[in-house]
Amino acid sequence: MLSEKLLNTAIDHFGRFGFEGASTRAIAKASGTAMSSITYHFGGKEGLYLAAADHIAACITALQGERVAAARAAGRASRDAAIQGVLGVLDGFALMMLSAEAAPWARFITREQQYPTEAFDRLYNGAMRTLSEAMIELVSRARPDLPEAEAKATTILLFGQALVLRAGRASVCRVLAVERIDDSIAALLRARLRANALCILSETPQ
Amino acid sequence: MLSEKLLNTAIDHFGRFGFEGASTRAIAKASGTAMSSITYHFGGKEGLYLAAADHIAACITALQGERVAAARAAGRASRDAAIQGVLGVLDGFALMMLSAEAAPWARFITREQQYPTEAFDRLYNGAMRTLSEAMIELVSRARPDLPEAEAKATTILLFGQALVLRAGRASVCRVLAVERIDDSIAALLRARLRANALCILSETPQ
DNA sequence: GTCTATACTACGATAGAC
DNA sequence: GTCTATCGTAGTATAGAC
Repeated sequence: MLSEKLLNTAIDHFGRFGFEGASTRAIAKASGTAMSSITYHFGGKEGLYLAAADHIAACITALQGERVAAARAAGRASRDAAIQGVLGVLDGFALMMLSAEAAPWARFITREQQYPTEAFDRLYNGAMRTLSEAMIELVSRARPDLPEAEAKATTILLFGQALVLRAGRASVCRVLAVERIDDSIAALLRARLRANALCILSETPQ
Repeated sequence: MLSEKLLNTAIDHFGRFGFEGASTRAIAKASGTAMSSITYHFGGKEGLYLAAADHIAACITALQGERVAAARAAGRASRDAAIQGVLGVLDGFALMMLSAEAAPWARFITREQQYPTEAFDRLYNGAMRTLSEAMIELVSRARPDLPEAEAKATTILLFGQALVLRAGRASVCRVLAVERIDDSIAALLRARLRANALCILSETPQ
């Protein structure tokens, strides 16, 4: 599929160089086609950019959607189920942050987080919204003592622990004194994240 | 100071548009000078980029250095002092992530985290290294039950909770349903971060 | 030190062949 | 649907005036 190839190359280039820095010529060449194919398929550079955002949202939903929906439903049973649900969703998110497949998506999204454009709306509504809403519900059930705003803040901070694994990747590698995060280091980080989250969620109000 | 003005404009433009996307013409114009001043002062676009990284590192050190050194020294006294030290350093870091002043630095650094260049070495050695080393020492004292690798992982995850406040800013605003993070929301987030960190650090091994 | 002028390359968009 | 050719614009670098 030519347009699929163009989309994946576009995500990579936009993530690397930003919207202005990326070149449609280079994207087309790396996809093995001519620049005017982009005009034909997507209407231009901006159309390609927005289509790339939609594609990322679809990929994330395909990867996380089922797990999140299941955890959300199961979490309604009990506080303990909610805690397990948070741990499961968070671990799925951490796995995505650790995977090489998701690296280009993360670079694209990270840029949009700084200066959101229409592409961020598509990312948020297409993928992030269900993820965050499920997490907020689960956290609220796990910590019924927290007011809504505090539960939302806790959700954000929990995601932050997973986010750093991608958004701060170079620093993570420096701190751990490794070239790349292999399976054993990933397991260690995930276990720590799980322990931290469990500790935060199971804290009982005094 | 003309070269100072150029540096600050450069940090902003490189952070917004990336190295390739930023234009030396635009940077010069926004600084009220001609493009060839960049050649004169910094040798070219790349020299300006590296100088911008050095400038950011110096600014961060000026902002955090004293507090971090004090916390590190005080933390050697007792486990409790170490815990308080971590909370203090983390709060200082969170404040930086929340401040508008540091936003351009964060955008610049976030880009470097994804594809580190020589500029990342300068950022890490110039500012991040002392910060992370101090935190690892403090966390190790606060949680003497943790092996070194686990203490490092915990440090990373603790920083992640503060990092998300900048690196995931657009999502944070969406989740909290606000346009911008005002003082009261910032206070809430910092308090939650403090509570989470305290809970993680004061956990006693079973 | 800071400017203008210029050389050269690469950009996105578009028209038109096939 | 995919290509080549071309247009106007904007990029960096550099030389030389002041």
